[in-house]
Amino acid sequence: MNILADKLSEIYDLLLEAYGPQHWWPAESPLEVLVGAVLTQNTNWQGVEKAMTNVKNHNLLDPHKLQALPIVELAQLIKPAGYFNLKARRLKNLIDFIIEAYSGDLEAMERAETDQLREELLAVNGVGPETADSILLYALEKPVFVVDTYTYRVASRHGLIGKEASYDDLQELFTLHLPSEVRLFNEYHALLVRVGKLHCKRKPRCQGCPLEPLLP
DNA sequence: GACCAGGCACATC
DNA sequence: GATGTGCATGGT
Repeated sequence: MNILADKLSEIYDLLLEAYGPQHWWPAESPLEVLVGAVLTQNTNWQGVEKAMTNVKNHNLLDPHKLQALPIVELAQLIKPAGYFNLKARRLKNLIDFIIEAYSGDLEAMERAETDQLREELLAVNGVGPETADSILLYALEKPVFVVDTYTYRVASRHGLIGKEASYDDLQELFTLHLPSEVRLFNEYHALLVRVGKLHCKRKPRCQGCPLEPLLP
């Protein structure tokens, strides 16, 4: 038997029962997920949606159109997502990469070997572990567990990891003790974000949390 | 007006 | 290697 596997499974079941399927990622295409993954860095989703709407309304959700667009103009379009100058540059870096390495063909990226692709993504300036893993899981449907601040808070609150745990430590916790299924990883991360937003903040509000019965 | 939000790179010690 | 800081809008 495996204590951690049981615990993770129990957490998942409680969250799914409480909240139901989250239907992530809220996007219509892999490219939209990819763009959204950069836009959502340390930012609430509402701003990302506004920024995304601007990009779509200008009919720019296309790798080659985005690449041709001057960075200052891209920055203006994505303003509602915050850090717009920074994110415009990061988006440009990412778009340049997918065009140079995969001819802007996301289906070609899907066929790439996961570990190598992850390394390539991480080599893009502006793409860190969470952004890379979000792209791999939610855009390209690779079985990669996405870690974020909420994952950290929930896992830490429930004694699954120590305060000093790294991104890789946390990712390993889930990947080693859960079946490697895209569907499961997708839903689990989304549920962790949901419960994190509602309860597991810096000052946790554990009353009424679906995971309250499991608290140490 | 303070605090927060689905990070990341870079400077400095 | 650890720790601190800039990036910025918009909602609560």
